[in-house]
Amino acid sequence: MSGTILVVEDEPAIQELIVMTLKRAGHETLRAGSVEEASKLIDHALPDLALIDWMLPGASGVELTRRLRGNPRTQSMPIIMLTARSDEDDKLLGLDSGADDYITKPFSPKELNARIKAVLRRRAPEITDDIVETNGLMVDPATHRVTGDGVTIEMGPTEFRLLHFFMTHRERVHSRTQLLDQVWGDHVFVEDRTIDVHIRRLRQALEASGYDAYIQTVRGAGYRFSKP
Amino acid sequence: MSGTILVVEDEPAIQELIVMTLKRAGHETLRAGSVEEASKLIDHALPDLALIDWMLPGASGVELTRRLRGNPRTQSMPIIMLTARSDEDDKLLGLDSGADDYITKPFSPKELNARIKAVLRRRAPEITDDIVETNGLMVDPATHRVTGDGVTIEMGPTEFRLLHFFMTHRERVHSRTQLLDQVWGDHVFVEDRTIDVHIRRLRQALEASGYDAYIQTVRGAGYRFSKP
DNA sequence: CCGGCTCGTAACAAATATGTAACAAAGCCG
DNA sequence: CGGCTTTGTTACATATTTGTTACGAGCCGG
Repeated sequence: MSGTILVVEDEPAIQELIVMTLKRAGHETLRAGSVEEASKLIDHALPDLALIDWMLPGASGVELTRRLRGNPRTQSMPIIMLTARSDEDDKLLGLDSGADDYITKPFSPKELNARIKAVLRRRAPEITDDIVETNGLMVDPATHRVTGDGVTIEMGPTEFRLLHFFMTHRERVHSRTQLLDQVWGDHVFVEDRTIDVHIRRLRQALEASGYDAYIQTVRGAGYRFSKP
Repeated sequence: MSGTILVVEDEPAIQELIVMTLKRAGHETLRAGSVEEASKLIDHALPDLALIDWMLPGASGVELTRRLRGNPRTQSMPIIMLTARSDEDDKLLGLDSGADDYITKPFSPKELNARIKAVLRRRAPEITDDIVETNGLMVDPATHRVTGDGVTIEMGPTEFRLLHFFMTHRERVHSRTQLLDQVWGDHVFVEDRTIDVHIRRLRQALEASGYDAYIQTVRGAGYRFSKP
């Protein structure tokens, strides 16, 4: 669970502290010390979330929030407001201005991370978890279960994802590279041959129920899921 | 307000439209193009509601409805009938066959959602929560008491809430993060691993009555409550 | 029939995830 | 104010998964 986070904070010490906290939690960071700087950064990169200090030199954080909300490109970017004041009015103003959440300084790294996690989670795209079925072979993402003619089939997480992908993309041949992108993720670096091993493990798991022949090798091209 | 809805519709375009509408409303879906397919799906999963087209290849929708009503497992499942005909006779027949409601095509997504909501709401009381029971394991929110085959089981408040959540959301896998949100609350900041400890404590409490195996670990995904 | 590839498999070591126990802080109650 | 329970955290033990590699079998064009 990582993402790029824009930190808009004019106080260097606090900015540093925040950035450190975020990095430790596995996030990438973009720093800005003012509204202008932030705007410029956003022209070239689109963060997954913005952490904006309430008090900023020049235009205030509220102003920046309004701007972000006004721009179609950044309209739906989650925003968390940082405020030193704790009176209710400010909080409400921050929320009204379009922020998704606010944190009152001083705050602990733990709290910061939790809020970020919560906000990102709220925006997380709904994963489709419809049950997929083919000839008695059933994959249910909601219960994380695979059954062959009603009998539970055990397999590791990777094999599960692999099978799910195959079953939602049947008949087509998928190259090893494609499978890596789709099942492992764009960013991960693993050998192509690793796929073969997982294919083997998946086949082995399906073997007991007799569904192993559904995963076919297409020499020189990749693998395909389809009725034998 | 979510639930799994079985869509039985042979016309692909209409099926797709319906599924889209349902998804947008936050429901999970199961698709079937015929009575046979629907029957097979129901053998392995129990939807919260069924949307059945009147005209289907092979056995008709009315026939499917009768079957569902005849099976104890699906006896009380709400059913909404989709019909292209608008004459009164058909409507009455549909209702007589055991459907809870009927919708005449063409229908708007809004209407579909409204009807579904209405039907589900009618059934809601049983979900809302009074005493929850599974195979002799009983959780009573009113008295805050858990019994296994009649014998009281002692546990801490957190374990109680955890168990209650599990029992009202069986079968599904819940990630540690989801559990934190649902059982602890959005705003609480605790480590993910804390869940494991409470799971352990809950299992330990249930152990004496032999219900500990109901809480299953799904490696890489989270925990699930279901019959062993 | 001979290389040259591609794929299937098994074995292995490292990385991860989960189970458990112990501990200290925070609550709770009489 | 003590005792007692509940909680969250951590460290360590186990268990499982994952990625790599090495080797051999099968396929194919020449």
